[in-house]
Amino acid sequence: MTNYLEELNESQRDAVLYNEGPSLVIAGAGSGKTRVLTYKIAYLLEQGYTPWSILALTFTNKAAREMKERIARQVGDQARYLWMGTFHSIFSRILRCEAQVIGFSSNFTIYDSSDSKSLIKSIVKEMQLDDKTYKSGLIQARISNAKNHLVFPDAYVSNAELYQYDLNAKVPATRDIYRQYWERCRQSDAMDFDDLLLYTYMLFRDHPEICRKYAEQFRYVLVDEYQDTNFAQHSIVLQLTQEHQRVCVVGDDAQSIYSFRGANIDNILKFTQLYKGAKLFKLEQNYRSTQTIVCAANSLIEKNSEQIKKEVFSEKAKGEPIGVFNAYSDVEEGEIVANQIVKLRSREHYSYNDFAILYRTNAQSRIFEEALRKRSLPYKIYGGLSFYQRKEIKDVISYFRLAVNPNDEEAFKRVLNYPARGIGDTTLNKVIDAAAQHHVSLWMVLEEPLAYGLNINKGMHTKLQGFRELVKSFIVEIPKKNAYELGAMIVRQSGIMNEIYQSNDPENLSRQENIEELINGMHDFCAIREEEGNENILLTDFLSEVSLLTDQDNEKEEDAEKITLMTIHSAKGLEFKNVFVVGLEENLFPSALSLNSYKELEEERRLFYVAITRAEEHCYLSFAKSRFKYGKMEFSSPSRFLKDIDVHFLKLPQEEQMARRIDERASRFCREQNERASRFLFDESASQPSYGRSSSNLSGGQKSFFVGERPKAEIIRPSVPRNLTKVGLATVSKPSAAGTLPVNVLAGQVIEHERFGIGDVIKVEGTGENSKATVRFRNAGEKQLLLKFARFKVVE
DNA sequence: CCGGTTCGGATCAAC
DNA sequence: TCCGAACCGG
Repeated sequence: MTNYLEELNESQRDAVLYNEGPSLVIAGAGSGKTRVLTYKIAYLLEQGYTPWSILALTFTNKAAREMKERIARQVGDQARYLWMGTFHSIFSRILRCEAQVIGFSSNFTIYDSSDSKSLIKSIVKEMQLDDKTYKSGLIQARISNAKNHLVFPDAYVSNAELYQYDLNAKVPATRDIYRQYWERCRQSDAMDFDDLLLYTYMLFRDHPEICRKYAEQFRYVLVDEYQDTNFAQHSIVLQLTQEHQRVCVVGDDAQSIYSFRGANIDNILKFTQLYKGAKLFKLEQNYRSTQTIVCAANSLIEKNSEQIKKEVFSEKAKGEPIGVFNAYSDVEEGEIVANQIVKLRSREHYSYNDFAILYRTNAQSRIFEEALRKRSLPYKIYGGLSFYQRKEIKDVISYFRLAVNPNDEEAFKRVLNYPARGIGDTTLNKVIDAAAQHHVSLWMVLEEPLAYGLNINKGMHTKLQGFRELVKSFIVEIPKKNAYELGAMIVRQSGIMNEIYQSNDPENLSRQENIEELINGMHDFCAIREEEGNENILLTDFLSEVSLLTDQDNEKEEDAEKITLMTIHSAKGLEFKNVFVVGLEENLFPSALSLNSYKELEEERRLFYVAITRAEEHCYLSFAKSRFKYGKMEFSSPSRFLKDIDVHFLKLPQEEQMARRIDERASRFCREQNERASRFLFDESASQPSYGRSSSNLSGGQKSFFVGERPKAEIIRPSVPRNLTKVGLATVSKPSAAGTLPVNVLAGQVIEHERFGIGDVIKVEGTGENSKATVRFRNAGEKQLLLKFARFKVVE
């Protein structure tokens, strides 16, 4: 074991070295949680664990990727073989292997939430229910919540309590919709996000031999952000580890901010009861923030009732108090923040990268954009409409999906008449009816319209046949072409390319760019994998990867300095020297929707805690007295959370300060009264059915706030793995390493790789076509490169 | 069946 | 402000 243990403090070291049984690491904000996890994995590898016997689960792809890179720096290329990824991606991998056992094919589609929403919508329509009462978002939330609690359709139907709840909510048919939705997904060979968990659980539950197989393979299981696991995730971890008990979970109950998608804080609170003899480690030293920031955050989170006791402290400088800005309007709030950035930057020579503006909702970003643009300050926005949610991308991907799995109902509906080929709603509805009647997929009806009694005329038959042949012509190419080649072919032959390249109005232009970016991304996707020695990267492989990517997953390294704008949720796990938390107003933060239960309000407070603890040196809070909402000016009052922070750590505006001092005692009294009252009124969110923590995701699907043209600003979006080389749609050639001749490279040389950067060549094996180099990259760890594909140049 | 326009409704975070 | 469902004329 090496020197890196010396880089850890005592409690971190204890947590890394203890591997004899289950352990829970409570890691305060900025306390080196990732460091502990990476070192622990490195340590396990040194102790003789093989990489594929270690399972590490995270919440974002980004977290997994970063951790993998850090581990690779410690232990080299073997990091590549770790089972490290999000719950969803790891489980989808397992499910694709074992799909047959549970009645799916290994090419099953993953429905994103807009797919599920749309399916629910059509089911509601088919059942002739009123879609004003049965709102798709609401039903989706109910179903999702059930799945997160491992409630299968049968159990839902027979659960009196759930039925009563739905009855009270005037949606008694929810259980029928759930059942129907379940069947339709199966018919379509599709799983939604929640299914990836639910079916994994079911697989392990119903097939103990399979469960045992994985439990034995994963000799050690680690879970990051354990406070954000839901019951399903928690149960699967238990399935895998209850035999051998080699499990380590890491988290911070104070940073649990995802109960709206089923996260259950009890999982972490009760861990030590569930795993008898589990060791508890607490990481309490914050290495990120000034003492003032840490103390302010502590004083805030103290106001929450449920938490594991811990004392986070910092030994860094005391730092400046947290600045509070009081603006008259949302526009002025933007001005103030922008001015403060300019001021700070000139005073202390920060880079633009050192600034982040964090808000509760994406919609708030606009005002700040304008203020920053006015001063020519560079910025980047995370979030908004993700790349894969864009219409043109969803269209193209739907064709991909249909080729890989023609039973995919949502993909089918989406492209049956896009580009327009004269098959309208009337016909589609006939197909849907026939399919429902015979319990088959839409595609099966399309294959044998007569057998399923499809009542359409001759002309329509021909049109349907045309579509059928089109899709089939893609299907036959799947094994013959790689993902990139087939992707480019589909874009052209489906007619999408014609449609979009017809005119060059700005809207089409951006669509063209997006589609080209997708295709370029596919090119790189293939190239990278081929470089690493894999052959035949099929469309299937591409699809299974991209369906789980999100806005957070951009691989692109920023070269230019930019101010970061993002929601607090996306900021989790990040840190910045200077943080502005904006929009601290009642009904915005805390959100109006969180005010009906005590638990939700506490979650909002934890969210605020997360926001503040992102800051290393300076933290500012701001609010506006008026703000445009839905096109109307609305007045707002300062957030109650401002009063939760001990006034000693704040620098209030002058007049506020006076007022605050005077009535501090009075307000504390009021606050206590209010809290007592709200605890009483909303205790335990009594209206929820037994399994239900308040999930209240009434909206469900993603809404875009950023549609249309955005001036200049760079929107960070999920990478279709970024383009290294521009490959136009017109030039479809085999990416055989862009035709470069095998480069002669020798051990000891230094190379510069397009993606991995500078690295030392350690050894070269094989000859000609198959020669392979092992390279230790300075930033990307050790990699094996197949020279016939690798793109790099020799530096010295 | 198609494409354009109008109207009304939602209104949060995201794997 | 935004988006999508509903409506209507070709």
